[in-house]
Amino acid sequence: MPDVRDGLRDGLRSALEGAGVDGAPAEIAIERPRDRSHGEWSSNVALAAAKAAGRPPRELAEQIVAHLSVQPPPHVVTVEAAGPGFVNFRLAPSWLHEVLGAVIDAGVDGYARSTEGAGRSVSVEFVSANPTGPLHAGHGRWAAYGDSLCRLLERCGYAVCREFYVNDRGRQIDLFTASLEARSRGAEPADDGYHGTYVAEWAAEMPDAAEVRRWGLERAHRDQAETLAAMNVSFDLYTSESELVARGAMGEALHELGSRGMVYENDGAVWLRTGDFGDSADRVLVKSDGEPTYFLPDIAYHHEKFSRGDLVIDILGADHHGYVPRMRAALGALGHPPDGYETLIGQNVTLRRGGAEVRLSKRAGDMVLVADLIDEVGPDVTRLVYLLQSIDTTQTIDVDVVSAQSAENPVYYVQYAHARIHSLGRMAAARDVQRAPLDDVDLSVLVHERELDVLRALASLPDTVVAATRARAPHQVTNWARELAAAFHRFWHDCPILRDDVDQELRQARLWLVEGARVGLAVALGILGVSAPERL
RNA sequence: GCCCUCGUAGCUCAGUGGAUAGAGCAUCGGUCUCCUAAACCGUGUGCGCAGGUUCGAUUCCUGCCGGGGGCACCA
Repeated sequence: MPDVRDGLRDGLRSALEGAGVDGAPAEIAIERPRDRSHGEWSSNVALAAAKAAGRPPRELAEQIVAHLSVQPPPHVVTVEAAGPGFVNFRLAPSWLHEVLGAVIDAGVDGYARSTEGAGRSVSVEFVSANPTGPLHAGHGRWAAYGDSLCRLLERCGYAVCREFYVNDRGRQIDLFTASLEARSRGAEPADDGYHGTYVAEWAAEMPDAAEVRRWGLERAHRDQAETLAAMNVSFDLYTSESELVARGAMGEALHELGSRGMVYENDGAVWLRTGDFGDSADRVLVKSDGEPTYFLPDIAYHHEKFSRGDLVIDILGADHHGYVPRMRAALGALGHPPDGYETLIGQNVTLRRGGAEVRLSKRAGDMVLVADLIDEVGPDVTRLVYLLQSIDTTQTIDVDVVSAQSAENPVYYVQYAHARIHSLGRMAAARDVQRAPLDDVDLSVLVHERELDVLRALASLPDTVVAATRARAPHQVTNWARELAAAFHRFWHDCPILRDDVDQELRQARLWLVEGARVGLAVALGILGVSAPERL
């Protein structure tokens, strides 16, 4: 894929040589200046290399400019030194026409794809909700975030395994089973049981002959899987904790930890020396009553995950972050390298409805389900709303705003751009306007600022995808989609395409620009897992 | 007390080791005989506070203040 920066970099490198600078930095940074009046691209090499060159940055920048001006890199119109020592490049629009060609050539499958993860595998665990009830609005955030992160990783060449851990044994399951059974008898669950209305509903569905525990687990799993499917999220692997224990994986992990001298007994319990590996204290693996804690099978599970990924990622809610040091310690005790395990901690989600916060509590029963949100606003809006913000921020979803068919709702802005593109296609078909082959179309007529802004946005998508992947930040793709939509709406407003007074050449070029925008938007929405409507 | 995280415009949030920090909403005012006005155009005294590193810090480091979360032989 052609990148205009390669030419700029080559030019800067030889200009540095020409200026007699030996210690040129290996990586020459070329960025888009915030202020458009500074040109299309800018480099800080003069600032970075000033020390090695032994002269003031501004002076070095001017020398670089003098050399570059003799034989400018491709597309470059002017080079100038500016500010404290930046080298600014002004480019002819041809560089953007080249971008459009590349977008069209690569298409939705190929554009903004990276090979930086090629040959690497990664296991990503997310959601992993207990099989004791439906997914609440908090789970929805991890579903949307985790799946879109996986899509980003895949677009960058990683082989991804989406994992869901089913914690289907232990005390919570006992309580859930007992609650279900109580409801089926028409009784109230115990105080520490599950009181959600869904428990009663499920109990009413349950056949008399059903084995309550198994039936309940399956019912919860089915409910969760349906919600996830509605959100366009699917997992490659569900791992059942009880099966993991049954097939001996837990015992093997315990044995391995023991053989490494990491385990000891105290007060009748079996402890792991996590304190020696950065945790604040040692942790219990097997309780004094002989029952393993949640921790031990989870260690076995994580141990296994390294066979599926060079990199193992856990996506956790902030309420579980305290768990990270002990897992990290346990994996260290098993000999796994520290940088092979990555935890992404997301802040909580709250919902607001009618101006008041809705509390999320599974046992109290007063909660907002992802399924409810999907019913109210649809799966695409639900998913996009989750991906509007960084997971570092506590998110408050105002259901009234998100469900409103109004301009306050940020989702429609992007959807409308998509709908307009398809609307154009329908109108073109109605008027029997065909798009000529790209090779026969002269893109150089695209010189309107509105046109160029759309192309600039398209040009930035590959960088956005790589940056969002590295930062584990799918919301950056959402921001890009909003930017592209903004550029597209402005273009649409100012640049007619099918109107009779539009020149044929220009119309053809604009049709291809619209196609480029469609490709870019499709790539972004694909990463976000959102399907935009073809009409609103 | 210790750990994690956040603090940017009236509100909800982006953003970056660089040059004059952005968007949406809200406010006020414009734009449909014109490919859908769910759109476009105009309207802004803001990086919690104090140090440090740096040629350059809103960004990195330390401390403080404030919000949220976590510190089990629960999961």
